[in-house]
Amino acid sequence: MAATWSMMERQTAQRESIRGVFQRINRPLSPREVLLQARRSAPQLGLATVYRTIKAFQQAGWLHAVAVPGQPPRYEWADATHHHYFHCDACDRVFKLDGCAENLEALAPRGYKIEAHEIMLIGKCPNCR
Amino acid sequence: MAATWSMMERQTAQRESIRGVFQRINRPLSPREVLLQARRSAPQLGLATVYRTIKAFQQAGWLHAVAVPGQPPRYEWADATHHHYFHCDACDRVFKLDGCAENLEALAPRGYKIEAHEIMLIGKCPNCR
DNA sequence: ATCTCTGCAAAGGCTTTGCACATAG
DNA sequence: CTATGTGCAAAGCCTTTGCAGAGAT
Repeated sequence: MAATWSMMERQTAQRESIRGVFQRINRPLSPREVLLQARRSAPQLGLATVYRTIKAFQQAGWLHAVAVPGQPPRYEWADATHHHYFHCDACDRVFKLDGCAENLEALAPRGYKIEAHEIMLIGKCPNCR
Repeated sequence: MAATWSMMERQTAQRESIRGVFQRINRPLSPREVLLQARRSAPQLGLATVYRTIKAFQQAGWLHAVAVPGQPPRYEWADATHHHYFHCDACDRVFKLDGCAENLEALAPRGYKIEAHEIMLIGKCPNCR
């Protein structure tokens, strides 16, 4: 009963490998990062398959897209908990944060119907500060 | 003494036109939207010039990039006030919001140095709800 | 055996860049 | 007059798609 399950009828080594990468590395990844990591267990994996698999996982509700201004989107495994992100402007990595800000509804004027929200903090991560 | 003023030594009709579009239409615009609007006062304006001008304005600190997941970035004139955005998932437009959430520092664990933050609300705008 | 999935390569969008001409200063 | 800015077209990413062969069931 997940969203659009239609395009995921078979279990393959490539999909397992890609799923494993997302579950092992717990932060938003670019398609290229996914390819490099997943090739360690599926050496001749192609980039097109990574894109197709990301899209399928996304439509199944298993992956979540994270936008970074001026860059291709990253994707992360959609666990149950709601959270936000930190973008390090030095090393360019995106980290997942715990917790969620409150009172965001107050930001929208009357007439706007809020269905979701995203927060991105920007700065220096512990490695780069 | 603005940021990288280096690439903006001359005033031209194209730049004036592009600047006018951003200042007149007070929400984040895609390069294509900018081209279409700016051509009303600079008819044979080219897309490459729009991109070059956006980049130059951005480096001068006059434009701010707004990311939308899975889409090319939009740009808006950077006025003095800090604010956030609302993305209508029906008509796909991005609107500027007034006000700013508090307590966002609490989201980042120790060790992360926060320099800025962005908030995007998602839902239906008054026209689409 | 069948129908989905994959890899490769070609095609598509968006953005950048090279170059000769236009033009602000 | 000179160096910057512009338009056009070509080139560069990133992403998607067509197709024939591989592989799951």
